Amino acid sequence: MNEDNAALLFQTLANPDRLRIIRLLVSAAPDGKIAGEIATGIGASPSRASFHLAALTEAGVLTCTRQSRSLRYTVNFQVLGGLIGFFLRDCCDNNPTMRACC
Amino acid sequence: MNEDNAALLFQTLANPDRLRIIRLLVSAAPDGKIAGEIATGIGASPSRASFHLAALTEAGVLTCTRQSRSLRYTVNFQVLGGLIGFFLRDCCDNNPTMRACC
DNA sequence: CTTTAATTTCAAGACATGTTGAAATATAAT
DNA sequence: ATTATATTTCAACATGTCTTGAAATTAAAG
Repeated sequence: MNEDNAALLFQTLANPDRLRIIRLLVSAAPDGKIAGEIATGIGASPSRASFHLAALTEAGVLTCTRQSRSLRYTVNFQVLGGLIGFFLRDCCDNNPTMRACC
Repeated sequence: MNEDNAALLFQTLANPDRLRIIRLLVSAAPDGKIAGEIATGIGASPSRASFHLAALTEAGVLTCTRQSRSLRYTVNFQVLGGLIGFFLRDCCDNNPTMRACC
């Protein structure tokens, strides 16, 4: 993880739909959900959900596996944890005031 | 803090120059640094640094105070901590794998 | 009051991102 | 084979972001 990776990941998270997708998949971990359920769950059209799912998957935040006709998405905690860890340690130098947040 | 606030803050952090600004100001906390030092410190032109400093300040990540001819910027740990806390708790439901990152 | 210094603001251009709905693809069922 | 289901892909459009360099602003000094 470096500044460029982290910036790209932050960019990927910088959208309300995507944060809702993450919340939904976290609550459904470790099984995840299929695309249609996710679209319904966040109140977005299939194509809009697909766009955001693709961005999150491309960034490594989600993993996608086909299950018959459906595509099942799961969240990768390691990637998200890696980003937060980088930010707290490398950008914020383990500042105590920051660490009080978690 | 809600999804929209968090998305805007992530957007604000989604840039290598801005992450370097944060790192610089964290290492200079609590005094902070003046704009010219920051521009030099991250290797950006004054106007480019000013653009990013304005974005971070607008988002509440930095505070700016005039000091004679210079503008001094300091980092607001509470805002950054609020974002990380929201993400860990509200988006990631305090997932243990996530919390292992910090 | 003129000049110097520190910084921001502005306009222009290039590029990236998100939304929409229609069409295409992939898989399964009849 | 044909049809239905799940999902993605595409094109078009609108909007937002970043960079650059020149001009404007603010404050201090001579």
